[in-house]
Amino acid sequence: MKVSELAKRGGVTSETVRHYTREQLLAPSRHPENGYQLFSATDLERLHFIQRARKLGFSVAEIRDILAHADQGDSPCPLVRDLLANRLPQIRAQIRELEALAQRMEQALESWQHMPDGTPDGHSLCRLIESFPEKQETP
Amino acid sequence: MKVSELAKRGGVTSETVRHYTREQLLAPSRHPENGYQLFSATDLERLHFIQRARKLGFSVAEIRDILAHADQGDSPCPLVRDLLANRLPQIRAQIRELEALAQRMEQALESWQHMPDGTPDGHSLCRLIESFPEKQETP
DNA sequence: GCTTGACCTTTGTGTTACCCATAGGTTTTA
DNA sequence: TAAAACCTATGGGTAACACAAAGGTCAAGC
Repeated sequence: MKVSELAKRGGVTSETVRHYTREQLLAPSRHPENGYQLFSATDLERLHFIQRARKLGFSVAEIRDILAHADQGDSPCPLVRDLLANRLPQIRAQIRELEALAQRMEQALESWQHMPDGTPDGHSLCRLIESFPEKQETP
Repeated sequence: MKVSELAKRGGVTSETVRHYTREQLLAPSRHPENGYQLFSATDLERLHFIQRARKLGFSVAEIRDILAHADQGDSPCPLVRDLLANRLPQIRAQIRELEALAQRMEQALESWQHMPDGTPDGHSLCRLIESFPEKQETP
């Protein structure tokens, strides 16, 4: 199948398929006459794999490594486990940051109802923002 | 004060200060003799404001707009409120995605303990990843 | 047979919020 | 006075694509 068909079946854009190909995650053959990229059913499975791995938080470069291991006949699972274990605390930290952020935003929207818009007086730009704590504890 | 002093007081790198200056969030004067950028106490307040706004999830471009409003004597608060209201649901969605991600990662790490690493058999690359649901509901 | 539209190719640029390297001028300090 | 520490401007890099341009290919209808 050609680029756009693989893309459609994989639920991504053609550009994404081309990107993965450029990044060596996919290695299509070429139609000998017109030079079109030809993808197999295995490539579709590979694309599905990539999608899942992306959703698990792996970078394209990491997935390239994983696939390279698998292509050489090595089990990539220990590699995957390490990457997963490294990434997890980062995700957790990111969630905590975003939750704090959302809380601050909600406080902002709520307190805005009790504050006049006003015009900047030289000391405040927007009290909505200025009234929030600047420093955050991240111990 | 010069770049590095403002940076130190604001808790950012000199590069970040230069970046904000390039992006017109700061407008230092120039030392007439050596061309060094000179920042005032107001610029430090401005930098603090920028930091808070960044933590609230505003982009540099948005902050530039907010500051431009304030510099013209307009209250930026209504603008800020709109930006905030637009961003909040996105943040919430991002949190949900990350939480789902973290859950999948934890499931992966746990179930890995019960699965052999194995070698890829042509049908599976890494069961750790392949055993996860591909599609996700986002209604 | 030919045009039209849909598809393919490669190449290069843009996005975000900075970081880093380079080359060269200036200021501070020992 | 010479080195260390700072400043300047410029240009390039990052991640994961999106998009546009210029041109080749292919299927369909007239």
